[in-house]
Amino acid sequence: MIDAVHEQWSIEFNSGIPVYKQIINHICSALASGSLKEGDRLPTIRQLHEQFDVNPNTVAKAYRELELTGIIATERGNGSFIKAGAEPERLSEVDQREKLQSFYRRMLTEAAGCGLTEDQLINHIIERKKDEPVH
Amino acid sequence: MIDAVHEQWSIEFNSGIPVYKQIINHICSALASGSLKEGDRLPTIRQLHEQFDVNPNTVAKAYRELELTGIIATERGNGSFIKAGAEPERLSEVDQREKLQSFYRRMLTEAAGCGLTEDQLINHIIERKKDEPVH
Amino acid sequence: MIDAVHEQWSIEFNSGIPVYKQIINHICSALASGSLKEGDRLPTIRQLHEQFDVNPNTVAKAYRELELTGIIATERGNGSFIKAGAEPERLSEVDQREKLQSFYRRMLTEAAGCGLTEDQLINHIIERKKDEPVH
Amino acid sequence: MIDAVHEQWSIEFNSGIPVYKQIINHICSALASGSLKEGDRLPTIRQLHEQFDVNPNTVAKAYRELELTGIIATERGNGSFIKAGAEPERLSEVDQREKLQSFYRRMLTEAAGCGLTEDQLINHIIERKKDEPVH
DNA sequence: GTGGTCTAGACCACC
DNA sequence: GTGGTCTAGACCACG
Repeated sequence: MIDAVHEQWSIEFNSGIPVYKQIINHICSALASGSLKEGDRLPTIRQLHEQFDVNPNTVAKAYRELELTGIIATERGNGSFIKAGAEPERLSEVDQREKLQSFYRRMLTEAAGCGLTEDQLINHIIERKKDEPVH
Repeated sequence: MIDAVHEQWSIEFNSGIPVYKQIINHICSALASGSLKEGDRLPTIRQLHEQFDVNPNTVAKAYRELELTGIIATERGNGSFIKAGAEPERLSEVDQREKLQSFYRRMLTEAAGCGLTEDQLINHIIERKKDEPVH
Repeated sequence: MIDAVHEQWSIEFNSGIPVYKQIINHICSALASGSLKEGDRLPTIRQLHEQFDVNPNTVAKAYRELELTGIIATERGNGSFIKAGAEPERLSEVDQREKLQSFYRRMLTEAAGCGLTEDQLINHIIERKKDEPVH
Repeated sequence: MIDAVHEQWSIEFNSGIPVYKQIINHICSALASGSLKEGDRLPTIRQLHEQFDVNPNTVAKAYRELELTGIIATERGNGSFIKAGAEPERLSEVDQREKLQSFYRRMLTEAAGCGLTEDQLINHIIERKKDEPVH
């Protein structure tokens, strides 16, 4: 069953990252990793609403943006699908580094606010990697 | 010079984390790391305003929250100070793991939204660590 | 109609007591008197803004402080509610006496500044009490 | 010793009433009650500063305003004195009622914020009156 | 110089 | 519609 792709997604309210953007991220991520491909059917708004307790309007907003950027196509009364030729965003090497930098720095700042050090962060990441080498 | 503690702080606009919360994080972090101690004077609202080009009200909001939560004490017309007995938030092992999980997951999701993989993230973090082994 | 609780509140500008603190006082008072209970919805920021001609930001500041002190909980896009377990501040006998002393002394001093005597104050209070024996 | 008039004054920081206005109030009050009369010498700025831990500038501001309104006269290097013909502010009956109303309402609101009722306030005032019938 | 309060108005996320 | 964040700018009290 194709809809299973979203079963390990997580939505964090109060994370600062808009919920609708988290949904977009998850879909783009699935696209990049290959778990979603051209023509695949996305979970319906109702499904996401029920699974993550996200307001349907918020899901709709995510899908609307994805449609505007040409990633998905919505067929009325039939659901939404990954568009033919949809490509996950490609960043230049430089932009990638910058993004990574930015993400990491943010994580550090937030962690620091809770009294967590960079070493603790790194240890956690490494251990996590060891625990789930497959997946 | 005591005021120097904030000279390496950084504020990221558009990071999703409210600016005022970033300021709070920086202060809590400094408290946890020991670079700020009981009785130390914080940078004035206007200093932070000028240094980071943040609106004074935004800084004031951060300081107000810190005061309400018992971390700092404000003396009218005289500045703000780390309160006697102010304790950096102490998390249990479990809560720490949870926080770390949450931060990391968030970073992953966002990175994925840009087409960046977990491996890229980890590589970036490791390299960064190698580049600045000290400090 | 639940929202009616705030219909007899009054805000005095130029009283020396910050407007946002007056709002907090009114809510704490309603909590203590029982006219607001766990789970009750507070008037929205915009309602108070319109009713008292107070800037929405000022109302928001009051609500924010109430949230930080654990009295109310705010649901984004949905309003603010009295938190489960919210307790009106309980003062010891001694502290009560002290507070009452302090309030009264303050009133006396101010009255005196206008040439009003303690007797005039007391008479006024007693007459007021006689006029509105109920409610 | 004339300077004794201010020995029972009290200054409340954080009461919302500006400190300099509290000083003014005390002096006007003393004038109304007769404990200060034409030609009497006021406590020096330094005295008030030391006794109440009020910044000298703040005392100076109070005296400056009193001078502007014609209540006191300052002789350089010699101190400040109640001016000949100085009269405590006289309010019309109506204004008096209004002031009293306003003071009382404020006291009620503040007390309510601490969970204190009007009855408690009234009882406190009555008891206080009984305890110190003289003075 | 310090912080505190308030206003006005903008934009955003969420219901 | 709800609250959240931020800016800009004013005025005040206090040191």
